[in-house]
Amino acid sequence: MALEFNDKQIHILQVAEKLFAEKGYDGTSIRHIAQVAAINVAMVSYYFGSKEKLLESLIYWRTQDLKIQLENLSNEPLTPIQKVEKYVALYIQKINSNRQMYQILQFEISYNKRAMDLESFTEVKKGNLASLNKIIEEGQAAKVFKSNINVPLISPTLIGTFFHFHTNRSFFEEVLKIDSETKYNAYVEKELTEHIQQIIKSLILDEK
Amino acid sequence: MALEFNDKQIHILQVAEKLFAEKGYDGTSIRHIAQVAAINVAMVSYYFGSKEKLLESLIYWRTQDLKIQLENLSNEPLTPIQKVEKYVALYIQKINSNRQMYQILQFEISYNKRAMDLESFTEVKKGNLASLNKIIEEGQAAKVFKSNINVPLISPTLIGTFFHFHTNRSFFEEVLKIDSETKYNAYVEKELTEHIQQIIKSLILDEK
DNA sequence: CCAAAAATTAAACAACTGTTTAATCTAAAC
DNA sequence: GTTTAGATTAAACAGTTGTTTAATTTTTGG
Repeated sequence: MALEFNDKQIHILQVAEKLFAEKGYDGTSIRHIAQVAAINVAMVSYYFGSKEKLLESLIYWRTQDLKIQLENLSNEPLTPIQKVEKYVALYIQKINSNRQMYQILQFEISYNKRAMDLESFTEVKKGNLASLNKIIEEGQAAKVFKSNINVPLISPTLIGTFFHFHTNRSFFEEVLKIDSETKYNAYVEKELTEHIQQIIKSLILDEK
Repeated sequence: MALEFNDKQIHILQVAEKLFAEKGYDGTSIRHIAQVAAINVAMVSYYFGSKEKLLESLIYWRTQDLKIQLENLSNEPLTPIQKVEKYVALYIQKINSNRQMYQILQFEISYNKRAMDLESFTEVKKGNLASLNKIIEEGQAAKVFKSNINVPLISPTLIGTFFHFHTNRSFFEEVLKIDSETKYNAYVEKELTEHIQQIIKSLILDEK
C-alpha cells in the first residue's frame, strides 16, 4: 500500500469518494470518475492499478489518523467523564466530516464477498475499542462508572445512531422539518450529538 | 404493485434477496439470479417487469406485516412501559429475521439516486413512528414518561444500533467470542435487545 | 537543447449488463 | 382433440463495464 499520494491522485480519490458515496462502488464506473475528475479513463489504472485498489487506497487514505487521536485521549489531563464526553464528540465529529468514506466503508464491510483487504481497518476499530475500554476501566476504578458495562455495545449505538440518521436523511428532514444543508448540519451538531451523548452517559454513569 | 405473488415469484424473490444481501443490488446480475433460481433470464422481466421492479416487489413483500403489528400494539392491554419494551423487542425481532432485506433497503435508501419508488416504505416508516408516538403520548399523559422526548431520534438509535452491530458482525463475533450462528442469534435476542431497551427507557422514563 | 522518464491520450478489447424478441412448449377449457 | 392462454426458452440486442495497448505529449535532468 502506497503511503503517499500526489495531488493528482488525491484529486481522483476525492472524486471517487464523492461518487462512491452517492452511487455505491458497483454503481460508479471508472468512466464516470474520469469524467468528473476531468482525466482520462486510463489514469485510474495508471495511478492505482485497478478500481478495487482505488477503493483500498481511499479507505487507507481516510483512516490514517483516527486511531492515534483516540489513543492520545486517555493520556490527557481530564476526568473519566470528560474523557468519555470528548471520546463521543471526537468520534461523531470524525465520522461526520468523513461521512462519505464511512458510508462506503460500511457498505463494503457488509458485502465483504469482495476480496478486499480490510484488515487494517479492523485493527483501527480494535484500537478504538481498546481506547474506550481503558477510559471506562479508569472511571470504574474511581467508582464514578457502573461496574457492569457492556463496552463493545457502546460504539454500535454511537456509530449506528449517527449513520441510520444520516442514511435516512431525507426521511428525517421531512419529519423534523429540516429544509437546508445548514439546518441539517446544525441539527447533527446539536440535537443529534446531545442525544447520543445522553445515551452513552446513561449507559456508563452510576447514578444511584 | 402486485399484492399477491405465486410460488415461482416467491422463489425468485427469495433468491434475489439472498444475492442482493450478499453482493448488493448493482453487484447482482439477473443472470446470476436466474442461474441460482434455476430459471431462464427472461423470467424476471416476465414476472416482475424489470430488475428494479423486482427490488421494489421484494421490499414490498417483506415490509407488509411489521406496520400492522406495531399499530395493534397500542391497543393491547399493557402499561406504556410494557408497550415500549414490546415495541423495541418486536422491531428487533422483525429486522433480525428479515435482516437481509433490511440490509438491502438500507443501502438502496442511502444511494437513492436510483429512481426508485420507495414511497411505500417511507409510509411504513411514518406509520411506525406514529405508532411509537401514540404510545409515548399515552405514557406522558400518565406522567410516567418525560415531557421532552425527541421521538424521531429513538428509531435511529434502535435500528442503527442493531444494524451497525450486524454489518460489523464478524468484528463483534471476534471481540465477544461468538463462534456460531446460534450464539449470535441468542446474543442479539438477549444482550443486544436488553442493551437497546435500556437505552430507550433511559430516553423516555422520568426517573426523578 | 536533447535524451530519458513520466504523463496522457484515443482506441480497441473482451466480457458482462438489462431487456426484448420470436419461437416453442405446457396445460387447462371447451 | 382442438383451441387458447400462459409459461419457458435460446438468441439477439444495444449499452456499459474494467482494463490494456500503443502512440503521443509533457515534464524532467544533464
